[in-house]
Amino acid sequence: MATKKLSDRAREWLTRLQDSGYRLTGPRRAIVQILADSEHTLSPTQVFLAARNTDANIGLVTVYRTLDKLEELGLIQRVHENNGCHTYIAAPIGHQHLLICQECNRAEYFAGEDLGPLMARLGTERGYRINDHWLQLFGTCPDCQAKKHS
Amino acid sequence: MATKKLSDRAREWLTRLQDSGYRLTGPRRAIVQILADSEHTLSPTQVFLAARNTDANIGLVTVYRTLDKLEELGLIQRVHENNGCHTYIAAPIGHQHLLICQECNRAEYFAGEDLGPLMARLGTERGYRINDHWLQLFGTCPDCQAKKHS
DNA sequence: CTATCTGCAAACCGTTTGCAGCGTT
DNA sequence: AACGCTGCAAACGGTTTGCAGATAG
Repeated sequence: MATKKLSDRAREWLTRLQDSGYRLTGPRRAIVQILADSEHTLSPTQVFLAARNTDANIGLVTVYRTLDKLEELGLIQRVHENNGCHTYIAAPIGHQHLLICQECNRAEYFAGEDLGPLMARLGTERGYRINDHWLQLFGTCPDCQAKKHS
Repeated sequence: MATKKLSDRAREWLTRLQDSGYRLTGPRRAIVQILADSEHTLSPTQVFLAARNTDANIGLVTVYRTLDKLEELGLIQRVHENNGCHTYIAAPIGHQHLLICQECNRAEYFAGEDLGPLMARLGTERGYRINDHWLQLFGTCPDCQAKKHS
């Protein structure tokens, strides 16, 4: 197994896993490293394929199980794609929204507009108690715009 | 087959189907009526079960194929659920956002806050060209709040 | 040493496709 | 009468579960 230097975020996630009573294993290290350092949203299969580069006989099932744990600990976040499938990306610090490139799936967080007033208004107007909201912007990132003009 | 009075919206959808070169059949009438008159988001299976009440031997496959056509014509809209599945609801007039009850799946549209300034700001700050956005609010509708106190 | 974790295989569930017969136009 | 539509059955792809062996703690 290739021993590669871990990023700070990856190390932090591993600590969190361990502190939560989970064991640190080769496959988990590989999966954590991939997701902690990715700027792109990744599907379970993409994580699996990337992990195979580190650990040639990792199983897809292990990827699913590890994703569940990381999501449960709030370290990664599910991203919903237009086609109904979903992918994952490192969770933001605090409440932020996603800006996603439709060409390459690069994803960045941005500090949300304050949706408080909107939620308060709707709450009173329609009598809803609002628990959560979900804002995603879709576009083309600078790199992919450049690529299109080549 | 139970002959039931069609709502205005259902009738309009059927006309749109016919004008687009599709045939009007029993199963399609049933499916259109269910979706056109529903205040809740419905999964393909829910539509299927509801349609069976009208037409005892409708097939799930027909539901999928009809949903595709209605979506293609812009009459219904896909709604993404937290668990990765998706449901459908009548499409809004113009651009609006969804307010969804997490208890009963009732869904209402509301006129969106103007997200133009936010999109413009992000476009310049990060160099993205923004094509689309997606805002959904989740909460508890008045009826379900009342039910919880019983 | 023990309980957790792993990978494989098989089950599972929502969705799609192939096909022969039916029904709208 | 012709072609689109239907329902069935079977294929399909992503995800989950059962299990025996491997391994972290």
